[in-house]
Amino acid sequence: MGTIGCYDVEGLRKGAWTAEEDKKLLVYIQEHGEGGWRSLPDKAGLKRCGKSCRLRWANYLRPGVKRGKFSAEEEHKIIELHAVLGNRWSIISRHLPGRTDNEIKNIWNSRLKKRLAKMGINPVTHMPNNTSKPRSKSNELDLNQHQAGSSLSISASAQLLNKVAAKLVPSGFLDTLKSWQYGQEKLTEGDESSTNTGNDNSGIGIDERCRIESPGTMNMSNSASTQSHSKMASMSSQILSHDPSANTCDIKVGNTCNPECTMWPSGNTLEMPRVASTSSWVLDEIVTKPGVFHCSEENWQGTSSVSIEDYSCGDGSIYDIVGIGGAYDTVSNIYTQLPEECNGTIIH
DNA sequence: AACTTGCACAACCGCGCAAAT
DNA sequence: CATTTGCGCGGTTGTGCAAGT
Repeated sequence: MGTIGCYDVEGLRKGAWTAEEDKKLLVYIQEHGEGGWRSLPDKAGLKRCGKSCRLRWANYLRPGVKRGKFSAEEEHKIIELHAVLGNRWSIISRHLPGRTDNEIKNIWNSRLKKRLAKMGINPVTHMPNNTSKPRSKSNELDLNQHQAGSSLSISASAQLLNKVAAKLVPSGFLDTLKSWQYGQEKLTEGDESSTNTGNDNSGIGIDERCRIESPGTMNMSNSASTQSHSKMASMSSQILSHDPSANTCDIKVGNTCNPECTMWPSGNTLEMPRVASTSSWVLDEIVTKPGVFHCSEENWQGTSSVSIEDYSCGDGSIYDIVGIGGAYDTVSNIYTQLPEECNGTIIH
């Protein structure tokens, strides 16, 4: 499967690319466009495997690839995004125009990770090292083990999470969430705000901001777990609009339902009432079916617990959940309730 | 000057997913 | 429905260079 052994084929070059090879690849792609990587080397007259060509193009030759030193702002952004997304470099790179996932991964491993460690911050959890508190209340998995992706279920979950995260965290929207995070940090430094209405987001660090709002949602049997996986895989949400000045956004939750499915009315709009609570159950209460809900400053800030949590399923497998406020759990619940014919397609 | 160490960068590699067959 | 193929992702390794000893 895949392209195992791609680099081992006799006669194919490995290692650093020459200027001549770069030119051949560039000229070919300019003429024929990207794609067809497997056959590209032959057509372009390159003695490389297609995979190597794709990598060279994506990380080096592609127009718009920004080269050179990362700015302090970019580095800060990487740290912020890593705290939310973990080692999901491709998603992180979408928030740094011109930077490739490979480049970001490199700078993280070679510089930022060590910098955090020197500052006494665990680069995996983004928590101070002297804090023995686990990252989440249901996190029973050793984080380093998790990082290494040592079990199949975790690897699979990471894949799933990527998909979910990519859809739940569209480019640009993280800025809002990040702003909120900064706000929360400021809050803890003495800048009390009335918008923080009694929730427990008062600590510094991801752990305090990231809570599992309705763990019961994922308390499931083996078969339910499997079902949930597939449902989660098919779920999505979409930011319809985002007004940074007003700090509001409209989120569409749902999929392109089977035309025969009447449970998915189009154009269904639900106005989120102003609520003080942070919990996803609020969304659960309000959003009983897929649709669009409007998040304004108070309720969105109150619910934007951006988190990457490890959920332990009934079957012992552990998978990740990205929670943006209650949106994730809400979406998940919606999918759980949907008839089978409504699953499996993605809105766009 | 020679050697070691650390850093930055580029590329390799294996795996899993989804579309195609 | 099973298998194959193409691709993208993330972890790891290799290499060159600069700074330190």
